[in-house]
Amino acid sequence: MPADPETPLRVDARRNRDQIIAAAREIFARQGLDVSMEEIARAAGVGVGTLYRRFPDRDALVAAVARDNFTRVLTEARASIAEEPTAWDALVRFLRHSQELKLSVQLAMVSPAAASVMAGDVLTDEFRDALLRELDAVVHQAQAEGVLRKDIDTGDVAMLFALLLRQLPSTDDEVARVGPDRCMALMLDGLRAQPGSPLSGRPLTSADLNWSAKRQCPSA
Amino acid sequence: MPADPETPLRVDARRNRDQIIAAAREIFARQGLDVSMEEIARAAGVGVGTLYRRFPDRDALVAAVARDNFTRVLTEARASIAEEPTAWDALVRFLRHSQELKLSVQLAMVSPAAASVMAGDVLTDEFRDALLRELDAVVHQAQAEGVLRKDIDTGDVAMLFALLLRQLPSTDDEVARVGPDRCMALMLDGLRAQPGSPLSGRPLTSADLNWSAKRQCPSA
Amino acid sequence: MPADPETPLRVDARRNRDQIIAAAREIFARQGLDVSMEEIARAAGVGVGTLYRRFPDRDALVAAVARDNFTRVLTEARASIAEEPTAWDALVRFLRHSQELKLSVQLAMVSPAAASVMAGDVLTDEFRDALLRELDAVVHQAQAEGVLRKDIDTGDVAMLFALLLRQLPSTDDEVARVGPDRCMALMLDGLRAQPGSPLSGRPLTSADLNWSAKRQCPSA
Amino acid sequence: MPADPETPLRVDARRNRDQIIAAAREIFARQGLDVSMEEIARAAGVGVGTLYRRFPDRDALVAAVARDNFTRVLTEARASIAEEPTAWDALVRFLRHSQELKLSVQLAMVSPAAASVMAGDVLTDEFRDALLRELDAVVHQAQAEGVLRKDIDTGDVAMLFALLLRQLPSTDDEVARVGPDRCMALMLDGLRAQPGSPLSGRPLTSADLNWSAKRQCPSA
DNA sequence: AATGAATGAGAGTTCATTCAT
DNA sequence: GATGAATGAACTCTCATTCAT
Repeated sequence: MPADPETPLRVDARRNRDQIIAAAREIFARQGLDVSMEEIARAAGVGVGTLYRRFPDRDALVAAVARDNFTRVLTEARASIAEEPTAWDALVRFLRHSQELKLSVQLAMVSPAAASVMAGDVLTDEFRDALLRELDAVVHQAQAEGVLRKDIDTGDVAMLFALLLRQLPSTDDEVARVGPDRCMALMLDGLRAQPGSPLSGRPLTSADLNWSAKRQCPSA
Repeated sequence: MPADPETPLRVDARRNRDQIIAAAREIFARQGLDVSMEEIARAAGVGVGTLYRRFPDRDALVAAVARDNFTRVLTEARASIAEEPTAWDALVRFLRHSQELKLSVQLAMVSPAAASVMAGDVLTDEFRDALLRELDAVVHQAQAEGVLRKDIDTGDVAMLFALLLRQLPSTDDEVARVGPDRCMALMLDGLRAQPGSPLSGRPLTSADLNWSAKRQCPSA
Repeated sequence: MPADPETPLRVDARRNRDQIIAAAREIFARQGLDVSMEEIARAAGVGVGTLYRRFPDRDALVAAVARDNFTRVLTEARASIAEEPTAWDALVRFLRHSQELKLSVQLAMVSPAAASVMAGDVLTDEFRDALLRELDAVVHQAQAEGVLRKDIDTGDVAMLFALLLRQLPSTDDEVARVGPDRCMALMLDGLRAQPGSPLSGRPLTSADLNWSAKRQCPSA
Repeated sequence: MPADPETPLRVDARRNRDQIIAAAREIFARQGLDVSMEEIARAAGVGVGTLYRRFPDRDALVAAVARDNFTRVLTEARASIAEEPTAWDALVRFLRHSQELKLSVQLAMVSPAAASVMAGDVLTDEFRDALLRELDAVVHQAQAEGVLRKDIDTGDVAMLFALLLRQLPSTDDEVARVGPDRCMALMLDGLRAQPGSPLSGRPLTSADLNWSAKRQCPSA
C-alpha cells in the first residue's frame, strides 16, 4: 500500500492502468458514456476487480480518461504553436488536429454527465487553464497578424471550436469524412471575416469559460 | 373502446399526454435522455402508470417528443420563409429562432440513443424530408440573391446548423445568453464569405443528409 | 343500491354479469388464470369498471366462475343418474361428459391459486357437498350392481376423476382427441377390475375429500 | 474469463447454482411457477443478482430446473430397468418412484408456461427422447411378458402416467399420502386388464407424444 | 350505471460496487 | 495483486384497483 501517492506503480499495474484508460477511451468514443464497468474491464482484458483497484469508482475512471485527453490536446496545442510559422496557422492546425481527438475530448466537456464528474477536479482545472493560456496567446497574436477579426476573443474561438468537438449525426461515409472539414473551413472563414457582421454582446475572453464550474445539477 | 387510433383522446387524457410531452422535453433538454420514467412522470404531475398508458415504453416517449419537435421546427421554418423579405433573412431567422428549439431538437437528431429510436419512424422521415425541402428552397434562393456563397449546398448549411443545436457547455449566465448568438453570427459570416477559402470535397446536398437512415448499429 | 342482496339485477346488468363469466371461463380455460382483468373485460365487451362493479376483485370473479361450473357439473351428474339405466352407466356418462367441462372445471379445483380463492367459500362448499352426495349414491350402487370393485369408495373415484380434469400436454390433434378417452377407458377398467391388485390404505370416502379446506398458504 | 462454457464453475459459484436450482424446484413444486425471483433467491440464500448471474432470466431458470429433473427421471428409469426382474416390475417401480419426482417433473411437462419455455430446447428434447426409448422397451417387453394389455402402446402408458404427475388438490395428510398410491394401483389394474374394455382409436406410440414440439403459440 | 383514465405497488432485470478466493 | 462472484439499489414496465367523466 503506497502511502505516498507519488509512488510510481509497479510496471504491470501501470500497464493495466493504461490498458484500462485506452479501452475506456475507445469505448466511450464509440458508444458514449453509457457502458457498464464490466464491459470496459473486458475490453481492457482485466477483471472488474482490477479496474476498481485502479479507479475507486466510475467517476474516477471518467475523470482519468478526460484528464488523459486534456493532456493530449495541450500537447498538440503546444506543438502547433511551436512548429507553425504564424499564429493563424497554429490555430488552424490545432483545430484541425483536435478533430482527431474529437471523439474522446467531447466526453470530457460535452456530456452533461461527464461535466458534472469533472466539476471541481483540480488537475482538470490546471490543464484547462494551461490550454486557455496557450489559446489566448495564439488568438491575440493571430489578431495582431491581422488575419483574425478583432471583435472577438479567445472565448468566442473556444466556443466555436467546442461545437465541432461533437460527433456529427452519422451519415454515409463520404459525408462523414469531408463534412467536419467543410464545417471547420466555414467557421474559419467566419472568424476571418473582415469586416464581419456585428456581434451581440462583448468579446468573450478565456476567463468567461469557466466550463463546468459552479455546476449544481446533483443527479446527472 | 377506441380501437381506431384516430379517435381523439378524452380531454383529460389529452391534457395529460401534453403535460407528459412537455415535461419530458424540458427534462430531456436539461439533463439528457438519461432520466427515469418515474422522474418524468413526477415532473408531469402524473403517475408512472399514466405515462405508460400513453406511451407503451421509453422509446415511444422519446419518439413522441422528437416528433413533436420536428413539427415545431417545420412550422417555424415555414413561417420564416413566408414572413421574411429575402431567403437569407428567412435562413437567419430560422436559425436564430431554432435556437429556442435547440434544447429539444438536439434530442431528435443528436443523441445516438435517440437516433436509434427514431430509425425507421415514418412520421419522422416525413418531417425531415419536408424540412429539407424547405431548406433547399431557401438555400438556393439565398445563393441566387447573391448573399450565400456558391460553393456550398443545403447539406453544408444543415450540418453547420446542426452543430449549433447542441447545448454548449454551461458557463455563467451572460455567456450562456450571448454565446450562441455570437457563434451563429460567426457561422453566418462564414457562410457569406465571398470569396471563401477553398473547401474540401463537393457541396453537400440535402440528399447527403440521410440522417439516421440505413442505421444498422444493433446495440445503440 | 339494492340493500338486499337478493334483489335481482336489472336485465342489462344481469346480461353483463353473464357475459363476463362466460368470457372469463373461456379465457381461463384457454390460457389459464394468468390473464389481466383488462383482457377479460375486453373479451366480455365491457369496460373494466363494469367488471369491478359486478365482482369486487379478481378473486371474486374466479370464485364466480368456479361456482358457475360446479353448478353445471352438478346438473350433469343429476341428469346422468336420472337418465341412465345403471349406476355404472351413470358414472361412466358423468365422467365422459364432464370431460367437456374439463377445461373450465380444472380451474376451480386444480390451480393452487384458484384453490386458495375458493377456500372457505360457502356456496362452493354446498355445491361440492351436493355433488359428493350424488356421487356417493352412484358409487355405492355401482358396487351393489357388482360392476365396481368393492375395495374402493367415492374418494378414490373422485381422485381418479380429478386427474382427468387436467389438460393434457398438447400434442397433435388426433392424439388430443382420442387420448383422454383412452385414458378414461383404462381408468374405468382399473375401477372395474375384479379382483384388483391390493390397494394400500383404506377406501377413501367422500368425507376424505375436504378439498381446498384448511388451506393456509397465504400468498398463493 | 471462461469464455468456454465447458469451464467448470468455481466451487462457490457451483454451490450457489445448485442451491438455486434446489430452492426453485422446491418452490415451483409447492406453489407453481408463479413465484417472484426475489422469493426464489431468498429461499436459496442468495441475492437476486446472483440468481441472475447464473440464469440470464426467469425462463432460463425454469428450463434449468426442468432439465435437472429430466435427468433425475431418466436415471431412475434406467435403474428400474436394470434392477427389476421383469419389465412390468420396472414399469411399476418407475411410476412409483417417479411419484417422488412428481412435484418437480410436472413443471417440465405440465404447466403451459413451462412448456413454452422448453420448446426448442435441445437438451430437453434429448432427455425426452432417451426417456421414451427406455419406456418403449419396457412397455413392449411387459406386453411380451403377457402382463400388460396388448391394445395399448407407450403413448398410452405415458399419458396415463403424466396424469399422475400432477399435484392432487391438497387434502389432509393421510389422504395425500395414500391417495396417489391408490390412484396408481387402480391405473395399473386398468393397464393390466385382460380383456380390457374396447378402446377408441389406435394404440398411441411414443412417436405420438411430440410434447411441446412444434409449438407456435407466441404469447403463452 | 358504464366507461376507461389514473394510480402505485411490485415484478423482472441491470449494473456499480464490494468481497471472498 | 488480480479475479470474478455476490450484492442490492434502481430502473423499466405491468396490472389490480380506484375514481373522474
